[in-house]
Amino acid sequence: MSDTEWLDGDERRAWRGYVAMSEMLEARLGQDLRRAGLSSADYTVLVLLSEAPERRLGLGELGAEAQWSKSRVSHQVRRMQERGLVERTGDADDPRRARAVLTGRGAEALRAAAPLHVAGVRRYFLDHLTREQQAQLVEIARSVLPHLGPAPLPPELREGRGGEEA
Amino acid sequence: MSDTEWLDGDERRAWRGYVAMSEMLEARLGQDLRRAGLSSADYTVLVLLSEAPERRLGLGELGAEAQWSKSRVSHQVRRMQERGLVERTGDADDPRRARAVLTGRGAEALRAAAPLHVAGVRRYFLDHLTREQQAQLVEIARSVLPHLGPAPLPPELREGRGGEEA
DNA sequence: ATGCCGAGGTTGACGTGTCAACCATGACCT
DNA sequence: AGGTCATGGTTGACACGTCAACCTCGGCAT
Repeated sequence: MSDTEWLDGDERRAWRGYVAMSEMLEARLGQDLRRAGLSSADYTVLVLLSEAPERRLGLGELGAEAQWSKSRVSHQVRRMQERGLVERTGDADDPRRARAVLTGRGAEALRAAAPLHVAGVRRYFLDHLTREQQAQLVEIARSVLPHLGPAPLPPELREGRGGEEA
Repeated sequence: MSDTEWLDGDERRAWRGYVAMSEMLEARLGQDLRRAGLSSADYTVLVLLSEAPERRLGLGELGAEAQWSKSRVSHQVRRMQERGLVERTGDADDPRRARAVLTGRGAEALRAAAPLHVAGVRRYFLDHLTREQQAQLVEIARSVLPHLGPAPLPPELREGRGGEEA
């Protein structure tokens, strides 16, 4: 708990290094996806839907998993619907609730983009880290995430193991 | 160098953890800045200009330091100019070149926002990491950045020390 | 039944970023 | 001089995300 108003040398290195890395990573991966015709947000939605039971999710749940505002979810789903990547259906029980369903076209787009995206994640990132560094990163995320909001830890990071090698 | 098409358990944990953390961090810090009347991009430009000799920078150099496209730089500087945060001057030598100069209003905005932003960086991030984890992060950034583009490492990360404690 | 409130979503306006096309100037060659 | 090319920047159209205002319906108290 440093008390200065500015970052000292070590903190500064850590912070600027992290920022430079994360901005570049996002830029590269976003580029690749865009070339495949999808935005990062599109990709996220497609993945979440494809992992959901019946490939369908209420807009609320979608927003909760992605940590998005309801407005963002609404716009995103509308745009994807206009492109035929998802469909919308009402909920039988509660007419207020809306749900998004993965379409064939959406599933296809995901199948096409996923291997490229995964390759990018490796090529730009994971391939350059040792297993130990990957474990350190998990610990870092676990340390930081609880202080970033009401969101529960993503399933991958929940409880159990500390940081150990493969 | 794994050869599968998908991420295995450890890789997946590392990647999803990292993504969750970086998205939340950006969201929180962006929120705070926006409440102070600045976007993250505004803040970046103000910092770069304030650190530059004579508080002035050619648009090209600005773009190089921030790793932005020239189009992005152009739009960004125009908008900041319209709000009085920067001014533009031509270059005496080469009429093609344009330069941005920090205005009084810009310097003021930065003075007002910086402590809040720094506090956020600590509160959301650095305070929850040990010095050792900060050092690990620096090493990770140094491992990854060279593979993300033509950009030279930011000055903070250049050569010399490995990862050691404070 | 009436009235209020909260949950779930939508909408419109606006700021930001990307891409592609474009313009102007300097440098170099012949 | 004239042509070609690279450099540095601008512009317009469009996709994305935020905010604030709004709408609709269900639940509940009185």
